Amino acid sequence: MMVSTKGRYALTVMVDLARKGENGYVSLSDIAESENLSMKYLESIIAILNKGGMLKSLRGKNGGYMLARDPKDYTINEILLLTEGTLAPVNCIMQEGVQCEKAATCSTLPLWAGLDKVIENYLKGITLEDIITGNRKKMLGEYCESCDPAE
Amino acid sequence: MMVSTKGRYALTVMVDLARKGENGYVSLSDIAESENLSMKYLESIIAILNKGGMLKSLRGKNGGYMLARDPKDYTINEILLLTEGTLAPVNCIMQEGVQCEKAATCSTLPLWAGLDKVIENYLKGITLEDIITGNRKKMLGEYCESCDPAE
DNA sequence: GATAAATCCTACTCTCTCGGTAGGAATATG
DNA sequence: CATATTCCTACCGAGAGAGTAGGATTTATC
Repeated sequence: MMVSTKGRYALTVMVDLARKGENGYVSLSDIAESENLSMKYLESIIAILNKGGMLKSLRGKNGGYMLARDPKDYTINEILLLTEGTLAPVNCIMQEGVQCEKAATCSTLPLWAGLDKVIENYLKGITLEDIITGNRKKMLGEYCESCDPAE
Repeated sequence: MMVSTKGRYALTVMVDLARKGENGYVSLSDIAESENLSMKYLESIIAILNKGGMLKSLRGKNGGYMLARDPKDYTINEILLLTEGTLAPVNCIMQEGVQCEKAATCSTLPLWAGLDKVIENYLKGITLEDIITGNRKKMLGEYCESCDPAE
């Protein structure tokens, strides 16, 4: 498993905010309750999103969080990358310019690099808006049983 | 990270066997030495491959392992699936018919399902032979800088 | 038949990350 | 001032990942 609860919950929070966000700030307790998740744990996750510039926050009474941009301007890739740190399928993928010492002669590296690219490409192609509108065709592609194959 | 050292080493072993396998059985110590990996750890990994029917083995002096089939008849997907157990990017993907209780109303599930399919599809499309022949075009696709884009 | 070289099998250990919890300080509203 | 909220730091238990250890069993060769 590549994506932990941290990344999954972060995405859930973003989706929740996108849905409720029109009416101003949404409190953490509100999100935790409607998604039925631990408020304390969500707190640590939302802090990452907030520091990463994904949200606007307001302290004090009636405070809370809201999206900093329009849902269509968030890719799933950037949300998960921020919370997970990396989405690389293996740790031998070059990270921040540092690569495995055996890279030059490793015959399996192109496979991992290719897999990494396939994942990144997919996640960059989907936005928060796609999720809240339930764009199954874009997410599931040819595997979508309820989508019209003719289109 | 989705693929642990277990899966990576397993693949390395398979590649090594594919390269040396023409001359009969290859011993574990031989593989461990040429790949510079712990023999004891490899032992536990190769046991999985062997029990999974991927290899033929011969005990005793001059014994060892060899591939059970032709390299082109192994997909990377099956090798990794056997050693890793699952390649699902999140644990909310249905496994063996058991799915998350919130599945029916979960708006992010199609995303995870789509990601899972993209990964599976990629890994099913690559064979052991592609790795030993260094088929960069197939592995890296459009991201292959040394491949001729015109082809 | 003894010996050496191999696979096979079971159990153990150490470390790190995941998934949370706890408690309180700062800040805004009414 | 009371209350509701975000913000910050520290802590903790369980389980998985990454190996280690030791020996039992099997087979080829001398």
